[in-house]
Amino acid sequence: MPELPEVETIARGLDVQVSGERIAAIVKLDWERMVETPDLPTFRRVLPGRHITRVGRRAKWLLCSLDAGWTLAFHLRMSGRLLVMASDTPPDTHTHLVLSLHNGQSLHFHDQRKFGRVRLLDPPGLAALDTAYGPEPLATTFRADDLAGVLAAHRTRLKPLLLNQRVLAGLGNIYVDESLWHARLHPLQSACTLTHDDATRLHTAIRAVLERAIVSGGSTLRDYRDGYGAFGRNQEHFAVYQRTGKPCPRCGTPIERLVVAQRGTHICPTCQQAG
DNA sequence: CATTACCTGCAA
DNA sequence: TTGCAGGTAATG
Repeated sequence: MPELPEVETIARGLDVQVSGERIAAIVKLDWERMVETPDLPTFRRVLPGRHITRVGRRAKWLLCSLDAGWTLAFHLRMSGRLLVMASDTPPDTHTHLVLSLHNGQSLHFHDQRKFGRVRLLDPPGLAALDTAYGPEPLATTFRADDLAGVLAAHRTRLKPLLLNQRVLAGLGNIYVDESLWHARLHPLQSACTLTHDDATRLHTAIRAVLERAIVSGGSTLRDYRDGYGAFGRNQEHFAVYQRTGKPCPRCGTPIERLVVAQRGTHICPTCQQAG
């Protein structure tokens, strides 16, 4: 589910709600496979008593910085949610990890499909996570020339390339489709065949699409909620995603659905010609 | 590059 | 009942 804008929205909300608070206890952990690292005894021993200093994001990872150099990292995969609840709120069946805080609230990790993962990282672990991902598309240091360089270096088709987190961090199925429509590029076009003008348009499109999605609180198709439990509103801005058969907002041609890299893919066949 | 696996629930 | 879903890692 959550792509960059959704994780960013959750991180901002959690930063307001839990920064400066202290973890009291692990109140519930009923799906131990979600703890990827470290081993479970260490995970259970280290967390209680830790201060949360800030909440941020890298790629699609939500990062809770703790004291003593630790970082609690969550990946929400398809259906994960992170919610701040009053501590007397009983966790439901899909809530697999609950951390109680000393302020009377709790952090609930809710995940219907159980694909989500948690890591407790030391500084080298955090550094390794960071280097595993490509540049942040919204960083001011990420320029159109940088994207042009990435595209020129790959013969892959555009869509799978943009979904590759090692190439560019944070895009998923929704925002790749939306960005390609805005840039008028076809998902099957080979990346290295783009002109510099194509790359510039794609750079602009990716950033505009992501920024608007953050302003709109992310996109809720079904599962996504922010850290307060609120729905996103960005789905109202979709041009192509899940709009098969509906008119292209630019030219009126019915949106088509195809499958690219095993993912449902939405295009306007008039605006997005395979170049 | 494609397929499978990980899970659950919902709509067709 | 089947297929599909916002993600990703592990296989041929």
